Amino acid sequence: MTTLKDISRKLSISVTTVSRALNGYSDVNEETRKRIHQAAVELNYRPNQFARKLVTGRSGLAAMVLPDDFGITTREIWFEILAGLSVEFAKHDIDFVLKVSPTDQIINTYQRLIERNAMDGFVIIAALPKDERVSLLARNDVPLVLHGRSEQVVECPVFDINNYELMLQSMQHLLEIGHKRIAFIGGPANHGFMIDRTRAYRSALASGGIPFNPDYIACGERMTEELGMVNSIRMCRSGGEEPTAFVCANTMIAKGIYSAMQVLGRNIPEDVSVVAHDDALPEYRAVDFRPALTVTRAPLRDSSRPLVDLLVRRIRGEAVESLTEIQEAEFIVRASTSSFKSIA
Amino acid sequence: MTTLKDISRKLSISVTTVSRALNGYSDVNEETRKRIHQAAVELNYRPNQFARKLVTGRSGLAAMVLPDDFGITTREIWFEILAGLSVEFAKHDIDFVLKVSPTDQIINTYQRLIERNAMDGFVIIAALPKDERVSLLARNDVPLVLHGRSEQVVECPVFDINNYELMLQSMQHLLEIGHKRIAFIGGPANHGFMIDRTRAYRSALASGGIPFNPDYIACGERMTEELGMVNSIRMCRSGGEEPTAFVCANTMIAKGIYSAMQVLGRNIPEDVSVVAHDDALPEYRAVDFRPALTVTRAPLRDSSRPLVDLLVRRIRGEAVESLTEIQEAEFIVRASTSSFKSIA
DNA sequence: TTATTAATCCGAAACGTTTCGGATCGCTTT
DNA sequence: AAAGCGATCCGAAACGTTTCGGATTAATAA
Repeated sequence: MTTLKDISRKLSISVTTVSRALNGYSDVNEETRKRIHQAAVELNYRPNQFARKLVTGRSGLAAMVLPDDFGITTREIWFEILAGLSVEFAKHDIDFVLKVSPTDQIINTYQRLIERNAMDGFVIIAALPKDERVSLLARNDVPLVLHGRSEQVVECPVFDINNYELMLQSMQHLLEIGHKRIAFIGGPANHGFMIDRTRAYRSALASGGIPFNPDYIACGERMTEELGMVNSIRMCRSGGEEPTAFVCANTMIAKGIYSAMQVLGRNIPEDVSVVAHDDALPEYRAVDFRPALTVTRAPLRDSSRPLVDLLVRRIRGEAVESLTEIQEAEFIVRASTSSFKSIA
Repeated sequence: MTTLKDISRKLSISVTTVSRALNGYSDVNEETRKRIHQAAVELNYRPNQFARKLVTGRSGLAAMVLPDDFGITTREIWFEILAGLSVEFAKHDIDFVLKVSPTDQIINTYQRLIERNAMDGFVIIAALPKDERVSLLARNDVPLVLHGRSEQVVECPVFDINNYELMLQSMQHLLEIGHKRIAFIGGPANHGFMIDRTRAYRSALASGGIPFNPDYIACGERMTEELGMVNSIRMCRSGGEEPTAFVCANTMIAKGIYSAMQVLGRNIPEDVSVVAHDDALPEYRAVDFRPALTVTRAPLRDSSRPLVDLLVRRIRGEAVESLTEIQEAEFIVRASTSSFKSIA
């Protein structure tokens, strides 16, 4: 392994100057900088992260800790997120460490990691409005980035999609084509994205002059096919007036509804319209649904880059005020929604 | 952050002795060791991994790099493996870093990681008989552990299940209950586990006096439901004699066969028997199949511990000869296999 | 008695990097 | 001629740990 000292010896230049040259300081002559750079590539020099960490306090390590029961979502989705983060961090020469912890030990795990002081930063997916992890990290002044807005007044970078707006778009579309009995099947009610979407759902109903019917809204801890299936069946069987349209928090729920409607002998979109939010997971391609699924689309993969960028900038010490990024979803009408008049 | 020096100062004992006490050296008095340990917990001491790395060369980091197209298997399974490794490494105070790399860049990624010299070791899942990753790491004397045996003569620890034996068990069971036309649907033919199982398949046929029929064996790059579905349908439709039993390399393939048989109007186990190897993934519980699936069972989760243990021992410098562990699968007969006479 | 040994302890160097606080030198200003 | 300045460079200390090579003491063996 070649060190600064090797370059220093080879060029008869002090270690200090070599270090400063490689780190882009201004007090080294342009010509010697060139020589140093060249020697560095010749000798295949790689800075020793650990020596560096010892003096700078940076480790080149970022982590995510996730519950061993997978929280709100599935293995596939976690994997999608992990993979995205791993490649994005790599672009910044940061190694991504994965910690899986028993759900009731999550906070302990964070505590230990903080004490060991080995991570430059953390990413937290699906932050809760009041999130103990967030306050713990913030209290210890550890850089973190959030996916999903948090109500807490902690200074930390945030990436999110515009949940309010995308829900509004879905609703407006359904209202425009004449639907009045619109159901919403979504995830855990305490999560920020559900709060926003529910708010949009109600506000859209209100602006359409339609009273809110609590039977038409269903929340579940896990946003799976099963959730879509059981809730849509329940709603259609409840004896009262059946919904003529469903808005789903993701495409897996929509898949469940498709199965349910088939079982019940309903046709999409003739009998019921379905629209979902689409994270663009390879396994659940909305275009491959039969009929193809109308969605608001915001690929999960697209969130990795902003998340990592934001965290890196926070680690570098940029002011946090500028570090909020909200992405708009794309609204794509396909065959799963049609005018309500067709069954009227 | 408390350091050795803090403990040293507090107890008026040299840093050297504190370090040696904490690291279990024999030349420190039992009583002072006690005092030091106590002070360490009082001050909440955590050794600085980076300082340690600097002098020992160990980093407390282990990595796995995987292809962004997920190779032979699915996201869920990769996640299952990752999660298992993460918790096992944590028990040894090792952080687990995940690298996702474009498939054609895998070797480069390893190369860079080796040069940076930041990882204590690597785990490689589904090693190929001739595996470039393995030879690269071995050549550079980087510790690694293999899941799946490799033909290469590299000195490295290996964990594997006894693929030959488990295939033999499945086959013997089917032969005993009278099956003669037994098909095998498996994974990529170049992988060690497929080579072993194919060998066992043929040897079982031979010992039953049944000629090998190449139409009854199917290999696919990805061991998914789809693979089971299309191949079982193909085999049943080929015009010749249909297989009366299927052996599957995993439960997903079996799931595909179940669907196929339903489509074709065949009943399990009356018309065809199905047996599979079961990695015990939560999503594909063999007991929940209808009818419940006969399997050779070896939970994937159970492989994390031996893998990590082996790697840790290799990192610590143990002789490699002792570091091979072969696990036997458990054979569990359920309702998906029945005597062939029932359709005779 | 003296020499050996075992049990404990410790000083100092080393790992590879960054950074503080100058040092040197040639030029420009006064 | 003295002072000041900008452009370059560098020595040495520091980060927290491990480890080599003793040092000290007391007990044991000769």
